[in-house]
Amino acid sequence: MLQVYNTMTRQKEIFKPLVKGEVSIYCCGVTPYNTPHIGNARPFVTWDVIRRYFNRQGYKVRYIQNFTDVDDKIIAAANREGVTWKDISERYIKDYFKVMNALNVQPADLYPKVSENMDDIIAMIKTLVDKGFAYKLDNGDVFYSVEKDESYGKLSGRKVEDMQAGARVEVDDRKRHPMDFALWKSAKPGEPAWESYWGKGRPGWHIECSAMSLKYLGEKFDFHGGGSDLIFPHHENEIAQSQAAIGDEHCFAQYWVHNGFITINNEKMSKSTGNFFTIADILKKYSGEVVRFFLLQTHYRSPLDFSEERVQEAQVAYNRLKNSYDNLNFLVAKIEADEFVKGGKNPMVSMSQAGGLVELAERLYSAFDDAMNDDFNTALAISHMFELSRDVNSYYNDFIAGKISPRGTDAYMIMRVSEVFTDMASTIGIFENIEAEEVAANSELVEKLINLVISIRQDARAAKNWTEADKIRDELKDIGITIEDTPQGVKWKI
RNA sequence: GGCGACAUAGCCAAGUGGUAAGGCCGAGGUCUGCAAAAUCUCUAUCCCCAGUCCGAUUCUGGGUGUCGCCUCCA
Repeated sequence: MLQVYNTMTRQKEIFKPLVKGEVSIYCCGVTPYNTPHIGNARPFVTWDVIRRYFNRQGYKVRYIQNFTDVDDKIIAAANREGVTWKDISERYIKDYFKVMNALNVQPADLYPKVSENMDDIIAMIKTLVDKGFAYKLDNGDVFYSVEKDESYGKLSGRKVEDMQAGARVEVDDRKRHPMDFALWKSAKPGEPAWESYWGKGRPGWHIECSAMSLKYLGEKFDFHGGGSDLIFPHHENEIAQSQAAIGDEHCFAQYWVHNGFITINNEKMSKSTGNFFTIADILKKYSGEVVRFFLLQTHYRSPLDFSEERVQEAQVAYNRLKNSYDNLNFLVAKIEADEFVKGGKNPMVSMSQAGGLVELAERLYSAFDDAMNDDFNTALAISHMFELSRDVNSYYNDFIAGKISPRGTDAYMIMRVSEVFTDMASTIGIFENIEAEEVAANSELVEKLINLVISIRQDARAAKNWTEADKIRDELKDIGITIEDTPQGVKWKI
C-alpha cells in the first residue's frame, strides 16, 4: 500500500487514485529564461521516479508539465539581448530538454505553454471576475481578492492577517488587500500582449498552472507538485483560483507533493543570488545517471547539499552497483550460451548458492517496494540494491574462480536475480543510457584494436615481462580503458 | 515579527517505543606477478534538559543550533 506525504494535511496518507488504475500528475515546470541548474533537476528527477514506480505498479500515468513561457524575467532577458521573448523561451526550453534527457528523465505526456493556452487562461480569469473573486483596476490589471476567499492559506498554513503583520512586500496600494495577486497584467509598451476583456495584457504568474492543469487533467486530479518554494504563494494561489472558479473546495489536486531544496554550503541554491551550479557544467564531468543517482540517494523531501565531493562519492557508489549489474549480465550471457541450460539438464550442481541468492533477491525486491511505498523512499530502496549487490558479487567471484557454475535450476535462479536487479535499477532510472553509450563507444573496430593490445600485453605477461605489461595497462588507463585480469581472462571497459 | 522543517558515526544518509539500513573515507585480512575490481572483519550510549512508559534515538514539553517560506525562485 502506497503512502504519500501530502503537504496539504502535513502527514502521510494512503494513496487512493481518483480513477482506479490511473494516476494524473501535474508538475510545475520551469520558466525558461535561463539554463537549468541542479536545483531545477530535483523535482523532475523525483517525479520521474514516481512515474516510473506507478507505471511499474501497473497504473496508467498521465503526466503534464508546463512551461511558463510568458513572464517578466523572459521579457527582461529578451530586452537585454535585443531578441524576442520567444527566442529566449525557445532557447531555454531546448536547454531544458537536453539536460533532462541526459538525466534520463522520461518526457511528459504533454508540455503546455502559457502562450498556447491564452484563451483558457482568459476564460478562467473572466469566471473569477464574474463570480466576484477578482476585480479589475482602471489600467486593466486584474487581481484576485483573497478576502473573498475564506479558506485562503490552507496549503501553506497561514492566515491572511499573519502575513500582513510582517510582510516585507512593497504594498501596491491599488490593491484592495496586500495579499491580492495579479491574474492579468495590462500591457506596457514593448511587452508581448494578448487581447482580453480587460484590454491588452498578459497573465500574472499562478493562473497559467490552474488553467492548464484543469484543462488537461480535469477538475480533479491526483497529484500536483514542484519545489517546496512553490507552496507559497504559487500553489496556494493556484488552489484559491481553481476552487473559486469551479466552486468546489474539493476539486483540483488531491495530493500535494513538494521536494526539498538543493543547497550549496547549506544555503539555498538560487539563480537570483548567483549561488548555483548549472546542470550542463556538472555533466561535463559526471554522467547524467550519476547526477541522478546522487539526487536519489537522499529522500526527496530532505534538503540536499550539493558539492563536487558529494557527486564524486555518488560516482563511486554508482560504480559499485554498475559493477554488479555488469557481473549479472556477464553471468546471464554465460548461461544463455550454455547448452546444459537450454536443455534444462544438469540438476546435479548444488543449488545452495544460487538458491540463497535468489531468496535474498526476492526478499530485497519486496523490501525495495516497501521502501518506495513509504513516500517514495529512494534512499532506503537503493540501500537494498547495495545489499543484493554484495551477494551478487560474491557469487560472481566464486564463478570466476571456477568454484561454481550456474547450470540447471541454478541458471534460472541467476536469471531471476538479474531480472530483479535490473528492475530495481530501471525503477530509479539507472543503467539505461549506459548501454547506448557503450554500443556507440564499442564499435567493432575499437573492440578489435583493444583486443589486439590486450593480446600483446598477455604475451608480455606470459613472458613475465611485467614492466611492459604494466606500461600497457597504465597507458590504456590514461586513454580511459580499464583492464582487469581475472582467472577467466582479461576484462576491459571504457 | 508570523509560519514551518530539521538536528543520527570522520563525512553523507535511512529508520524504529525494546540499544540503529546503506554509501563514502580509514585500518586489517583474502584474491592477484603487481594492480584493479570484488569480498571478509573493524569504527555510533542517535544535540541538551525534563516528563510519560517496564523501556525513548523514536512520544510530550522546554532549551540550543541550522535551514526554509512570508519577494522572483524547483
